[in-house]
Amino acid sequence: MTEDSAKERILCAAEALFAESGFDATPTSRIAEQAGVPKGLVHYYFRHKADLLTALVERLPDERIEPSVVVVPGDLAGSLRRLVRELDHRFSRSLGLSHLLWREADTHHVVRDALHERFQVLVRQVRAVILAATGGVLPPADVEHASGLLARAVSHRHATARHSDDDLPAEFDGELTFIADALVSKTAPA
Amino acid sequence: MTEDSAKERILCAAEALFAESGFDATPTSRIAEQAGVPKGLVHYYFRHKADLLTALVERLPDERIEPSVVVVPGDLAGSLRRLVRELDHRFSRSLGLSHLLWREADTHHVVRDALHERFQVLVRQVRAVILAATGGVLPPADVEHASGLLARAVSHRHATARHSDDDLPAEFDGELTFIADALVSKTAPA
Amino acid sequence: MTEDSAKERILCAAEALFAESGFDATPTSRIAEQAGVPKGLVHYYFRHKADLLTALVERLPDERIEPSVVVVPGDLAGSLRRLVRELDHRFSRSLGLSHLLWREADTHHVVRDALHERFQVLVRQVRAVILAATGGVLPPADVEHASGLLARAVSHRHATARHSDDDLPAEFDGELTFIADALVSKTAPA
Amino acid sequence: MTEDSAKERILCAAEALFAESGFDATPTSRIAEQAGVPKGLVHYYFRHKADLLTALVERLPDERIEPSVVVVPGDLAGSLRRLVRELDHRFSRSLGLSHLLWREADTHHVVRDALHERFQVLVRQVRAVILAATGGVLPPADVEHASGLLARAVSHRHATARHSDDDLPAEFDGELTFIADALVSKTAPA
DNA sequence: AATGAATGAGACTTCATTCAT
DNA sequence: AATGAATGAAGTCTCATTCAT
Repeated sequence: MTEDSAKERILCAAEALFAESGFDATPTSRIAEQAGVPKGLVHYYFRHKADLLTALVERLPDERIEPSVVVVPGDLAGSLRRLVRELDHRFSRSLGLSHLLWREADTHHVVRDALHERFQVLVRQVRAVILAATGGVLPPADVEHASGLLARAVSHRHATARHSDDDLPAEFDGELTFIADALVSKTAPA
Repeated sequence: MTEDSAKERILCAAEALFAESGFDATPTSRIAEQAGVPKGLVHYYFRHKADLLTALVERLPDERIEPSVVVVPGDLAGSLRRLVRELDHRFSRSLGLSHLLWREADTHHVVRDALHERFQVLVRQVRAVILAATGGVLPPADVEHASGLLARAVSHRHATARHSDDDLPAEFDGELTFIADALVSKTAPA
Repeated sequence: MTEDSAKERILCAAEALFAESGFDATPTSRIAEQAGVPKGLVHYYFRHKADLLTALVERLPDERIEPSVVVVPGDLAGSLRRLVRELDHRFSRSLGLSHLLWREADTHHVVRDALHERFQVLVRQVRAVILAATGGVLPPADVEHASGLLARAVSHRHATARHSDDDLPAEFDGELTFIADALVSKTAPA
Repeated sequence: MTEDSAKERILCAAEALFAESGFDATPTSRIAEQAGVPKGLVHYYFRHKADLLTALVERLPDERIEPSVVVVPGDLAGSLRRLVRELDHRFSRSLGLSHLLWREADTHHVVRDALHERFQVLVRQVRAVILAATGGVLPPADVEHASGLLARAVSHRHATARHSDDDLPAEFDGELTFIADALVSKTAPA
């Protein structure tokens, strides 16, 4: 990890600093300093400062999670809980970047697009887990709404919280269970 | 609106520009220009640029809504829908400010605090409406979770969307209904 | 002393602040604040900031000391010592102003002139004391040189030291005695 | 002098302008202008304006003079006269700086310290010359006092006068001789 | 006579970017 | 390929001074 290429180190430094102080408030010189590279090198690799942002966004880690990893058929709440935990885990590795997405979405359309797409991926992921955990017995509209709700909740949490790797807060876990129960109750009445 | 005091015009200009380009990317000179006042006046009223942010936050409109205005006892989904619509309405008047809150929360603790408090108010408001619409027959924990979920969803929507005053998008309306139904189903089984 | 006129309070504040931070580094607004008067009043009495300096210089306390007050005929060293002590005493009441003179002499000719005249007064005073203490028996040239030397020493001390009212430092007292002795030895040989 | 490095030219310009108008009253822009460099370069080399002062102080020429250069054993007055002349000579090359020291000593402790140390060096130098010119036959206390007096006189003169390289003014020469004579008379009586 | 809101020039400083090497 | 000196535009903020009241 210490032997990363200079370019890689620059990107890491940029990610950390942008997340900490924001894009505008971070001088390229400080990026160079933190990356341990000469100042000129930053602009050698990324002529314009905004190019750093673009590169960072393109480097976004894939947050796609194979449903089978977290799903236990018949246990919807548990499956969703494991999904969220896994997402949290991946997320925590790029916590900085996520903050960044929220901050700069308004002014850099590259970022805006990435943020939007990320949310879509999140929704699809939740849906996939719901389907895999419940079979196909639920009304599609309900699956849709539940997915949207949970995705929003997760996204909101990530945007707000600076939570580290600690476990799910009870409050959030309750909300998650609420959704799972609601869905399950739709299938039971029969 | 043209006859506002200079100070007021400065705040409005700041709000609009901060929302459009972000705090850091907005020079005080552009604020002065847009407000139609000399550059010095901005710093006469707000010595530091950050004081503009503070003033803006303190000026945040009160988003407290009297439950009785939107509640129809027995119609939970409708009551929540009316609440959200009312919130959207008030929100749209300070849409710029809301974007601002999300953007600058990481770096300005005044903003961070305001954002957090705002969310708490939102949760309480949703809860109050749920209680008023359903009587006291629901399990408190479920009320709590439902309130949290809906508040998150609303907040997320406001943070993300640049929605104008148009009606609730079907998707969101579906999520809202999903929550209402889930709650109501908890009361029925008895 | 609390019931001074506003104009007087402004001058006192200016003197203190100029001495502490220098002329350029002292905003007129801080002078007003320290004087407890509205900002406009400072410029009402002194249209230009430099006018404060002029007024301050014109207000310089008279440092002329009646020789008879300190002289004991036949005791030159003692007479000079008492003179210096008296000068120190008066000086300490306007310590700020004196610093000011040294600082701003280069750029404000009013100040330069005042400083120069002050030194001349000092020389004459020392000479008067020497003459009164020794009768007229000393060679005029020696009186001249001794006066010049002691005046320089006193002036240098005032310019350098932030001494409060404490007694003469031994070092300086030695120098003073050295001069007195030297003079007296010129008279004795006869 | 035209081929000096940019950094050197900046320092020279700063020295000249600070001496002429004072530190506070000299804009960095004027320094750049006089040095013939772009405004940015001044802050490239000296991030803060005060750093110029520090650099200037550190660049102070060494004023230590080898006693043997000016001393003629047995000729105290002549030796001192040559010492002062030599000091004047070295001084005139940094006359501006000396003014500066006096002016800014109150507000910049770097300067204050430099000024103080300079005076100590001066005292030691005078003492060394006295000792070398008279052998060791004088009472140490008298040597001390004479050194202090002459150092003060020299220092005062440098602080006050804008003298160029012209010869010692008669007045000052008289004072110097007065001291020398006084000292010598202490050795003779035996 | 007195006030304090208002002004605008200009100070210091930062920084993305260029360029010669 | 890599560097870091150099640039100048632009930003924030201060302040003496004016002026209407």
